[in-house]
Amino acid sequence: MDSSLVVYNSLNGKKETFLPLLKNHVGMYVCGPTVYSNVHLGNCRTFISFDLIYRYLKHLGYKVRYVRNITDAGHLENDADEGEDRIAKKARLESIEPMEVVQRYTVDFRSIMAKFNALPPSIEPTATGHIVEQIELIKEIIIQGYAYEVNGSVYFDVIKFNKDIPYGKLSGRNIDELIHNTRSLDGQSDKKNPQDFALWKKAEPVHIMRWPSPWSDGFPGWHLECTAMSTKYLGSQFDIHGGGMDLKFPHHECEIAQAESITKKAPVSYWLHANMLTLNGKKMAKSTGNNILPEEIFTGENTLFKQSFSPMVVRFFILQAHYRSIVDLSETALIASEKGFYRLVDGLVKLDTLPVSDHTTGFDFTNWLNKCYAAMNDDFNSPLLIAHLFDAVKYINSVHHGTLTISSEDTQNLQKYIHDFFFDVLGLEKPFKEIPSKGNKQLNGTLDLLMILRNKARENKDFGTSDLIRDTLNELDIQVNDTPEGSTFKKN
RNA sequence: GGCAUCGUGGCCGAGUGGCUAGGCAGAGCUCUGCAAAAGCUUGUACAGCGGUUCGAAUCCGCUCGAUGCCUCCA
Repeated sequence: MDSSLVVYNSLNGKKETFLPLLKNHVGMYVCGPTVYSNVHLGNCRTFISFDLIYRYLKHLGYKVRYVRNITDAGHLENDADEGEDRIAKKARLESIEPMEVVQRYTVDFRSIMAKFNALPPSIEPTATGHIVEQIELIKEIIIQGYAYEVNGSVYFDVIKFNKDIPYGKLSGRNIDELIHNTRSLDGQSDKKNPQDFALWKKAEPVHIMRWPSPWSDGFPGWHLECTAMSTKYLGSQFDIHGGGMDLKFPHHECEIAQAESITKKAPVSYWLHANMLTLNGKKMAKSTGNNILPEEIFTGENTLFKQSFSPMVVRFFILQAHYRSIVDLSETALIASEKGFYRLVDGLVKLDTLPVSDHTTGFDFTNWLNKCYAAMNDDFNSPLLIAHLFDAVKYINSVHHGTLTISSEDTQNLQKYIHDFFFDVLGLEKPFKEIPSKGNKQLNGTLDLLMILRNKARENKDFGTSDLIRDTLNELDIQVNDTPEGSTFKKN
């Protein structure tokens, strides 16, 4: 199965058969978050997309080393405080130690990703933990002749690099266009050309985060950290590099230039980019108020939506769109996903209690399974896989309803693969704990008693009482359903 | 202005030359004390204009629109 996996490579805009450099092993690097504030929801979309990819590669049997960095050295901020590090700025505003900011938001990030049931990467390196590696890389690039020092800062010479190796392969830009179209907000720069980018920046006296280097006390350039950490843990050439679409240029373009300036070889086989997430049809931005934090969606404490949505519903919603499509978050879309998600989960639960027959009617398991794998093998088409899961749920419901039948063998097949796809590949979890649960004897007993009393009332045609019990439980998010076999309840 | 990714029904969202996407919402029926859930049936579509083709939602061109990047925000 695995040899038929096809991925869309941003490098050439084509779908290519996935062939890892080393058989059965995959090296994957994804640009992680900058931990200077709460994790951005769009960021979560990217990481959920690559969590899906990570999970599916593992499901296919690959041994995957998944590296996702934590950017804790901050980026230069292009506002009034030219040249100042984002994290240093935030720290000064709040009068605390920079690494305290880093710690707070790293914990926040990990906690949110855990709620989304994203698997932790194999290695989660920090930029500040790899200053030495970054300095060594700069030395190499200088030796190769593609970087120059000015006043304690070191810049990558894009024009010179482009004469030897084409620059702009990934983003489809060429240097001449860049030169003509770069907006001029210079004046303060030491750069030879506006296209050049910093490998090392000398720190101003007010700058808190600083490290010694051969050129000055300063801090590394943003693009360099990813090259340093991907090279260290995955080698100078590896299989997959991922990130958000917005990082294509300049960040990933610069990573390619840095690596190629040293090795003269393409560092990455497959560049994968997740598309943006919009909110109510517009870009998410704090300045316009069109912004929401993941936690605010989970708790319902926000002004945009009337109700709260669980992390699993949001994850499911995101996976219902292809990772390369723009996905638009809205209340109506989330409500639709929530209902669909519960339908899927109910089907999963029903699958364990289906009546078994001699033969299967109305369902071709092998055909269904092939379609599921075909969907995922076609550039991780999770929305199509989910559509196939809904087909299976429809079939399960028909068996439950008695219009179709399932054999014992197909019951086991379906149980295995639906579980594999739902839990392992899509990384979903059941949104509620079934009652009765072991730990709550009093609640179990009480609910059982209520069911007995309600059934008695119904037998006596005392529907006032039975409806009172049902309505009251419904208000407590305990749903009561009457079936031919008796009443059942579940907690949402 | 340049580069990139897109534009599918009431909403979300797959599909890339001929063959049902799927979910949510809507309509009718069955089941039900009534609901809920489920089953059966069912309508609405490919931004616009032109071209290629026996045939275009799908390929090509133009127009309009959206989103991202071009300024170290995933």
